[in-house]
Amino acid sequence: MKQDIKDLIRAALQGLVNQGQLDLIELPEPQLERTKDATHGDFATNVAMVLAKLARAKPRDLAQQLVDALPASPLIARVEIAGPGFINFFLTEDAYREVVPRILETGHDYGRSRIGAGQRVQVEFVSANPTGPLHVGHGRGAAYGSVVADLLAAVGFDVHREYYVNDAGRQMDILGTSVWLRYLELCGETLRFPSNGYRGDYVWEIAATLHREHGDGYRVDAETVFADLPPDTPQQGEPQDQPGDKEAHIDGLIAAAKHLLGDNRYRYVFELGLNTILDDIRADLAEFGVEYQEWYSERSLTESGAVNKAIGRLRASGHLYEQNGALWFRSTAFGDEKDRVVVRENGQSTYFASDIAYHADKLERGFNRVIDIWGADHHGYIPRVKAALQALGDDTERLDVLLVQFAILYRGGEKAQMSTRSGEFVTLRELRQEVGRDAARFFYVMRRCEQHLDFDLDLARSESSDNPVYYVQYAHARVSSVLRQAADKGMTVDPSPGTVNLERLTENHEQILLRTLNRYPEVVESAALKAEPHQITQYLRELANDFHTYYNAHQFLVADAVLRDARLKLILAARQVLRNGLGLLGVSAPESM
RNA sequence: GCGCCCGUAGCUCAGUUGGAUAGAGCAACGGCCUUCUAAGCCGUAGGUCGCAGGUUCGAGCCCUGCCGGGCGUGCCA
Repeated sequence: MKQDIKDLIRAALQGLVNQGQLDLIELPEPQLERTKDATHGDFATNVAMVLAKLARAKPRDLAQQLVDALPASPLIARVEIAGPGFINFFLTEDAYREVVPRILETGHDYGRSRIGAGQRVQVEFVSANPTGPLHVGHGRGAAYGSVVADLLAAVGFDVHREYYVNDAGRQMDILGTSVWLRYLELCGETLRFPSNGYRGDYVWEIAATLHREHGDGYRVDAETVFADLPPDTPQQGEPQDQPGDKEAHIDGLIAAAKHLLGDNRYRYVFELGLNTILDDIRADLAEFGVEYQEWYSERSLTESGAVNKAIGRLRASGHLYEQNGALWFRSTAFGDEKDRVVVRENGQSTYFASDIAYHADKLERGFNRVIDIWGADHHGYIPRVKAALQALGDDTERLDVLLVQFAILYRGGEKAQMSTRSGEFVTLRELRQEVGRDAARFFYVMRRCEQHLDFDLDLARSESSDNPVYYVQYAHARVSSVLRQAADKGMTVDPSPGTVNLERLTENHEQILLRTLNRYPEVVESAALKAEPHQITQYLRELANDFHTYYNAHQFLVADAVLRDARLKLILAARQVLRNGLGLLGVSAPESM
């Protein structure tokens, strides 16, 4: 509908150009917006004001010329010039009523479009290190990322959802070593668990699996393991006066594990930890309604030689240099704050090196657009990744990094804190168990992603209209309930298409509802292109409110069959849009509550 | 210190890329069930858009400088 009116404006502009009253080489895209105030009509454009200077005319005069040049349309009831030169469009009632048969005919597809057709987009999100279960911070990235991906798909993009698995690197070694140490404890060894080790219960569980399946097969004397290690930093309850280095300590433990177990056995423990946790993450996300097309292994980049290849390309183009035994990328040449190491003094390539190779690979795969969704704490990382891509001669315009701020949980007005290392954190799974998948998803995407999210657990769990999820779902269930009542009374809905009977929808509440239903495709498009799922939640609350208000003001199952049919068609359309919108969010639309 | 993000009603947040008189939801106060689900609806009250300049027909939105909060500033990932 919005597009139809834009076309009319374009035609009017073209008319003025043809008459020589306007000198334009190419027509501008007219800005058309929904009015905030009904006295300003339904849509308003400011083209006359924008073009006034160029046309050397007063805005209002130009507006009048445009209005005169406007082709006739059944959509438009009348047009007014207002204020400094706005052109206000008042739509006919038919224009609004027409949406009902359109919704009923297109059903699930109402709101979907093809504006992204032919374009491939990759969305990478969550990508949490498989060193422990997902926590509630990852949950927001999961909800946000999956909804953005689904929105893009809804407007026609070919979407590729991807999880980057950090299955290499030091953090994973720390996990493997943590598992092994817990296993040694289960074998009866007494040892001092390192400050930097992973302490969660899940580590014990993985260790127990190892112990159950292999008995003492991986056992080594604790004294041997801890012999000649650099001292750890003191932990609670230990004398604080002896300084230590927890990083050197854990690195020593990793080296000891590798040496004492040998390659094969070390690898086995490492893989057991990785796979157990990755399986858990996969299951967790699947239960949360998040599916991926691909789980991309970081290790595969090293094994395929992609990392070395990327480093080679950077070296060949003169962007690398050696210093202090390490290999550095001169990212400052591309606006980064400082240069970055790609190969460490010890010969190991850094996470950053993998990430250069990974992003180069993404662009090579030919996506028109690549979207990374990261936690906000990684924002400092953006300049160096873009710098590397620039250095490789890649088009950084194709890469968008969206940052998701933290979610802070509140329970009973108190903050519920989390920390992966201590093992005291709220997992995504726990959150789902507490508030349910629907509430969790809805709440996660309710706010703009760059806004800190205060997640009120009590509210998310409450079964009242204060809870926006229930409020919207209830509107959906309520329509279904009315239709059940109608069926019980033997009333049917006229299946004929078109706006038959709909001219009976004259009540103010009905006009408002029709207006809101009309707006839905624009909301989906905007939410998708701007990666702003909160526009959908916002819209659904409005639509639900329009419906509830209507429900309270008017009876649907009236004796007048024609009026009744019109009203049932209207609320049927409303239910369809509620269902479509909730579907985009991955939230269920219950038939009864 | 430097970089990025945020600052809008008592609270949580919108604000259609610079448009007309800044909007919701909670909380507060006052109403609405003999009715298709009161898990709902209506009304009242609530604002120096952090502060100060600037850009222009027009600024919550853009620019500059302050103030306040978050995050980052590893040869970790």
